[in-house]
Parts: sequence; C-alpha cells; structure tokens
Amino acid sequence: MTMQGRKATIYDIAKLTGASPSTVSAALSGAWKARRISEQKVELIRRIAAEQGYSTNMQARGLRQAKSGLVGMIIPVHDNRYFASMSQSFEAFARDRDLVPVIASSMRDPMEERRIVETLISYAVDSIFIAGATDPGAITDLCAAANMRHVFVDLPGPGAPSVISDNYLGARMLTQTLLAGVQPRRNPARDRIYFIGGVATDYATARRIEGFRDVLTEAGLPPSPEQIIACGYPPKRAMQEIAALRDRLGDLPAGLFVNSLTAFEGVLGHFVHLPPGSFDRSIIGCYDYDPFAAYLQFPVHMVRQDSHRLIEEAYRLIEDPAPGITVREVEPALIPPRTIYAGPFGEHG
Amino acid sequence: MTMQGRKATIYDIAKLTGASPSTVSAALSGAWKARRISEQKVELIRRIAAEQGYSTNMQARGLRQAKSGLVGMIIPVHDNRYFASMSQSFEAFARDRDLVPVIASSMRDPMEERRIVETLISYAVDSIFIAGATDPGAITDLCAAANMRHVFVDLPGPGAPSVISDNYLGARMLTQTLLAGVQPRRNPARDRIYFIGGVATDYATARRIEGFRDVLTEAGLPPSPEQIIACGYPPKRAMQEIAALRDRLGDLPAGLFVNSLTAFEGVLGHFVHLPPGSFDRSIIGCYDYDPFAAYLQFPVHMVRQDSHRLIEEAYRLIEDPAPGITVREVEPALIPPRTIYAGPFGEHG
DNA sequence: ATGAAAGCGCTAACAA
DNA sequence: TTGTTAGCGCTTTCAT
Repeated sequence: MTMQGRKATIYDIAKLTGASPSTVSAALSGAWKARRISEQKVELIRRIAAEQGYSTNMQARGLRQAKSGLVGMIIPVHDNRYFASMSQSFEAFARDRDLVPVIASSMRDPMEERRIVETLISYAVDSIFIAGATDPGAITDLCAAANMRHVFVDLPGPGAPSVISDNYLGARMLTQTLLAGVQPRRNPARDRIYFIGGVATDYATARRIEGFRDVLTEAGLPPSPEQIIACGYPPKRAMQEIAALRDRLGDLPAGLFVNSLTAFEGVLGHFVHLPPGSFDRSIIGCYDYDPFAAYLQFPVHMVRQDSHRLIEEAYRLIEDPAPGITVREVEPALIPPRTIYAGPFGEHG
Repeated sequence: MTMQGRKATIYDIAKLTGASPSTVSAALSGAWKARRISEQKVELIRRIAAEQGYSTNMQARGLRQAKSGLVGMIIPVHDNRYFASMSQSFEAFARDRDLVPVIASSMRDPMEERRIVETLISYAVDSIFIAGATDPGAITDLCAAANMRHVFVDLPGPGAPSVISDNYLGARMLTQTLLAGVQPRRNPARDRIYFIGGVATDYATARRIEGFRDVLTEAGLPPSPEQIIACGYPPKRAMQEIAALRDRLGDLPAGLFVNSLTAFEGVLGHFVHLPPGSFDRSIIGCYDYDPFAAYLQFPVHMVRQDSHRLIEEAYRLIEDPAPGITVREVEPALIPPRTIYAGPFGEHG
C-alpha cells in the first residue's frame, strides 16, 4: 500500500513489475490470452496493481477505443414512481453488461432534451434510451448525425426502434372497469367519466384518449370534448382543473380517468380539502401504479406498465437491431384497488 | 450540413476554416478572450463547427484536463420518493454547474457501493456524493487513495464532510405527535408505540431510535426492547414483522413509528388484508414523506426531510471545504396527515 | 511470449 | 493575434 499524489498508471505498474506498458495493459484488461502472457506475470501485475490502488483511466481507454462504457437514458422526471422504476431496471440491465448508466431528466422540456442528447453524444455513450420524449424527431436527427444508436421507450420515434406499452389496450381496460363501476344519479354531466391529465398531442396520451373514447362510444356514450381534460402533467394544473370541474358539476364526476401519477398528485391535492365520503359516488382510475396510491381513502384502479420489460426489450432492440424500424408493444396490467404489487426489486429497500 | 461516417474533430474544423487546431479549440471552448482571437474568426469557426455538427469529445478533453465534467452520486434505490427527489435536486444543482450527474444505486449492498465508487473514480468524476452509505469507512478509504473529493449525505462519514438531517429531532417530533395521539385501551402491550423498519446499526436509524426512546422515557414510558423492530428496509420484512406483531398483540398497536417509506410499503401490504376500521384505534407515523401516503385510509403523520437543502449544502461543502471535518445538520419538518406538499420541482411532471 | 511506438482528440506551453 | 508541439493514459498494430 503506497500512493499519495497522482494516481498510478500502467507505466508505474510497468516499472514496478519490469514489464512493458502494453503487457500491463493486456494483463489488466483481460486481453491477455490473445497475447499469451504467462500466468505468472499476469498474477504479479495484478498484485502490484492492486497494491498501488491502480484503476484503469476510463477516459484514456474510451478515447483510444472511441467508446466510453456509458449508456444514457433520458426520462422526464426522477421523482415519479413509473420513471423511477424504469431507472432501476435500466441500471440493472446496464450493470449486467458492465456499462455505467447515465440518467438525465428533461423536465419534458424539448430544449433540455436536445441538450442532454448532445451531452451524451459528447461523452460517447454506447447508446441512448429515450423515455417519454417530447420531440423524438429532433432527437433522431441529432443521433443520426452522430451515428448514435438509440431507442425510444414509452412512445414511438421516427427512424429508430421503439418499445412502447400498449396504451390503447391499457386505456380500454381501465375505461371498461370505470364504466362498469359508475353509479349514475340522473345528472347527465356528472354521470359521465372524465379524462384528466397529459398532453393530447403526446403519443401515449393520444392513444389512451383513443382507448377511452372507443370504449365509451361502443357503450353508446361517446364522450363530449369537455370530458377530456388534457391539462398537462404538472400536479398544480390537474388540481386546478379538477376543482373547476367540481365547481361546474356541483360534485365530483361519476368516474375519473387520471392519466398519470403526477396529475393524480394534483387531484389528490384537491381531494384533501373535501369532506370524507365525497368519493363514495365516484370511481377513480389512474394510468400508472404507485403502491401508496393502492390504499387511499377511496379505491383506485390502476394500470401498471411493465417498465422492467419495457427496458429489457429496449436493450434487446439496441443490441440486435432488426432490419427496418421496429415497434414492439408490451402489455400493461390492470391492478385492482387495494393491491400491493412488489416489483422486481422488491427485495431491496 | 454534411457528415456521414466519423464525427468531426477540431482538425476538420481547422482545415475548413484555415485556422489552427488550437485556435479552433480556444474559439469553441470559450477560452478565446485570453487568447485574443478576433471575433470574426470566432464567428466563422462557430458557424462551420455548427454546420459540421461538431461537438467536443469530452473523453479527450477530460483526459487532457484530468477531469471529466461528471459528478457522481450513490443512493440506495431509485424507486423511493426520498431518494428520487434527492436525484432530482442533485441533477438540478449539477446542471447549474455544467456538470453531468451520474447516479447509481447500491441496493444498500456494501460491495456494490465500493464497486460504484471505484467505477466513478475510474471515470474521473469531479466529486462523489454518497447518500445512505452502508460502509462509509471503506468509501472514504477508496476516495482518499484516489484523492477524490466526496461528501456524505444523510449520514456522517469519517474523514469527509457530511450533511445530515437531524434525525434525532425528527424522531422526537414524530414520537411526541404519536404519543399525544395514542388511544389507550387498558392493554399494556398494545397501548405502546412500536418502532418498525431500518437497521439499528445504521446511523440514521440509530439516531431515530434514540429520539424515539428519549421521548418515551421522558414521558415515563421507557420502551422495552421488543418495541423496537429494526427489521431492515425491504418491504417484505416489514410486512412479516407487522403481521407477527399483530398476532402477538391480538390487535394493531396503539402507535406505530414506521422508519422508512420502503418499510411503510410493507406495512401497507399487511394492512391491505385488514378489515376497514382496523386503524381507528392506532396512530401511524412515517419517517419520510410521500404525497400518496398523505391520503391513505388512515391519517399518517410524516417527517419530511429536506432533500433539496441537503444536496444544496453538500455542494457547498464540496466546493469550499471548511477546515476539519464538517458535519452540517438540516432540520426536517413534520407534515400533518392529509397534507400535500409540493416540492421545488412541483411545476414539472 | 513480450516490447516499441503510434495515435485517439483535445488543451496548454511556448513561439512567433 | 495565431501556429507548433508535446503529452494526458490507454490500446493496438507490428516487430522480435
């Protein structure tokens, strides 16, 4: 054990072991069978390197090999159960491949999104996973110019493979469930199901609205435009909108399809001020799952997207790209109220 | 707009603009006042660079400057509201400094923790933030050997500055609140407050147990050992333990101090099977805040640790290190039941 | 079975 | 005001 100032390099180890830098490099990087270095020497080099606290300078290796050992992912926000579990899976699969994950959040800002992609390219990441992109076209352009492999998760992008969850199916399932549970009170406006949250031009939201609309239409209850309140993702907006809706209706609607956890947070922010029992005549659903939302004061039907499989498939698509632009769909699951689902990392805390 | 195979380098731009590589470098890196390059030339270089889709190769720059522009952080898990909001803040502050955050989760595995530190060192990150370390000593050793600046968040480490939240105070506040709310039923064992979750040897948990114990002792109710169930963080363990406890007592205890969100998830997993009304005679508290936990079927008193300030202070300590080993404490806040708190990123979704 | 040397793309001294 | 050159630490031919 030595060391003080500078970090040890292969030259230091070379000097200490009497081998050449290239031998040290090969011994330490595992490329030593090909070079047929004696096991003895490898042992010695390994020992001395460990003693010196040597570790490969990844910037140098990366520069030389024109790759970094990093993988990038862009998510809208960290502080959201859906994306947080994506991060967890992304990291796990990255580790399996000895890659270091770099996860950045865009706050759903297209400008920020592009900045992040440029940064990741600068760092020569292996590939980029883009979840919940707001401007997939721009991203593909940037990546194409830099010859960067990328995959879209959660919404399809042009010119790159995508793995998305079946939003149409999920929305249908949730809407059907809500529909089966509405308790009419002879108040036409109130007795409808409302859709709240998300951005209507976002792919995922658009597909969910389609599912929502189709199920209602098939039931002979085609939704009017004011039933679809795509007020964005920020909690505050959803809070304002649900308050306004309740004002208009004089009550909560018979059914509520909340389109994201963040919108649901806002809805909850409003509910908090309501007297208990206010929800008895409403049925609530949320697209996306949160364990704590499973046991609220009122039952909540949730759709759980399988973020783990989403990421797994995304890695697959990146690693052996099929010819043409692939779009792979993963089925979401309906989680009944009061159900705690333990994810793939449930053993940890 | 050109480009096909290789990415453009400063040499390409140099050739295209008739300037030298170093001029191009200076023009593009912003170091050009010092070099007094004519604005004209800078403009030209900028334009051509943009046209060529040039972007700095950060591995090369990093190798040359012996730093990478990356900052590392280690958290136990991504999928947890407390650590997820830390990530969000960590990223925001990193961006302010033009640094790229690399966030890795250790799953509270000391081995993994060390592996991550080594990896981050290999990538020459600027500094490392360690949240919820399980083996701070080992981390400091590794960092010291590599001369790596680091800061402990959430628990104090040896040989490096730390910024922690005042766990003792938070636990006192929460315990006092619970104590004030217990509804005795003349059943000595049941009428007590139980502490569940966490690892007794972890710093944070230890401090919280102290606070818990002290408040109870001051109230003339010194806790017996079986009142403190430090069964770890995994939800499943907490679920088993709360079930066992309920078996022993024949009922839920009068008060429950849940020591983390993950343990709380487990507790909830048990509660789900209980008939409604089971909680009317229990008062529940949770150390750490989750917006969805604010509106459960039963009221929950929560302690919100100010992760944003924690991270802010940590950056401060890293950037101008005070002489000696600093430990800075940040006060947590008690959040009453049914309160939705909007964090610093509440505008986003 | 091993060593010498070139070069990845950049920046920083040093010249001019 | 700008150009030349060395070198960051590594991998990789090419010799031997």
